[in-house]
Amino acid sequence: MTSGQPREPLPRDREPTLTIAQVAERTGLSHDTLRYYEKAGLIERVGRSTGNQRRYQAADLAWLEFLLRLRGTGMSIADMQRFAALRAAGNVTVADRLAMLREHRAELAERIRALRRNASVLDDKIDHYQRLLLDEHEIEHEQPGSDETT
Amino acid sequence: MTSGQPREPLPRDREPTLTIAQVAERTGLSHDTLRYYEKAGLIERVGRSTGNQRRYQAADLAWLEFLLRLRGTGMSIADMQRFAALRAAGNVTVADRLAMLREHRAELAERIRALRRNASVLDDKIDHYQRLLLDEHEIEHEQPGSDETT
DNA sequence: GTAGAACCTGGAGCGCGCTCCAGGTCAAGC
DNA sequence: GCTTGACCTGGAGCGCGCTCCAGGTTCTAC
Repeated sequence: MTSGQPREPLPRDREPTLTIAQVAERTGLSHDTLRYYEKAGLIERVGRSTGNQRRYQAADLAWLEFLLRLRGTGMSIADMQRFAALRAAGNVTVADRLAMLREHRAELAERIRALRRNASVLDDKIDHYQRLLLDEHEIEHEQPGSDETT
Repeated sequence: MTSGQPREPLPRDREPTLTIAQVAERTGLSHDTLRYYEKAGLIERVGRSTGNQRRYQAADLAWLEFLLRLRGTGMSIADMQRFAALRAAGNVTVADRLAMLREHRAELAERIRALRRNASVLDDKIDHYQRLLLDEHEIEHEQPGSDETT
């Protein structure tokens, strides 16, 4: 124990593990969120130390990171639960998982399109305000106020 | 009153108005949400009939539709409140409003970029599952199960 | 052995953006 | 006058995704 990193006894056939604090730091999730995700079934029950403290393995971290990608595409907890349950059920659910991801991907594409449409309205409004400001400066306050609609 | 549309007496210098039901239908918002937006100050107090019922004008509808664009870009109610308050304060706030929209636009661009990054991880996973399924079919069930990581 | 930090559990609480409800008013048709 | 339905108000409630809390255990350093 010379480095600052607390480690398990490491019985040599077991890979090194991470504490909840380390996983929190690596993923950006809070301790509470990590425990919540486990309770919610998003991640399978994580291994424990002899004293019942969580010890995450590399696979747990990888899965968490994928969950974060799903969350980052706007997938709901409920859908992630469904996906996690399929995953836990083994390889026979690969087709189902593929279908879920494809559907989600399509929705995401649509959401991105909608965002871009709305963004362009935003751009128009920005242009409009810019022109208003320019005109205001050109005319150098003649008639302050009272032409408000936008 | 020959058509099914209930109208105000229409004193001729007043434009035609819309009931809350008509606005709900046009905007896709519920009656409750319309009232909530008004209570929250997102829209200024809408005109009323003699019987205290809301009568929306074209300008109200236009503003609502712009709000919906803002909402559609992920702007929070709190920010929309700020924006609406600036608007209500008149033309002197145009520069502030421009600044708000620009900042929001920048955040939106970043959010869209993040979505696309996450989407590409999703695409990779989809490819991965597709390949898994293909291999499975090629090999025609030899060793069902037990190579699960993804 | 002991202090203090890190961790555990179950459950309550919160901020957001609505949504619903109770109890009432108003307008139109019969 | 009566019924029906659209509308009104204030306020409670809800689903989501966490976040916080109390009370207890465990781990690490000294």
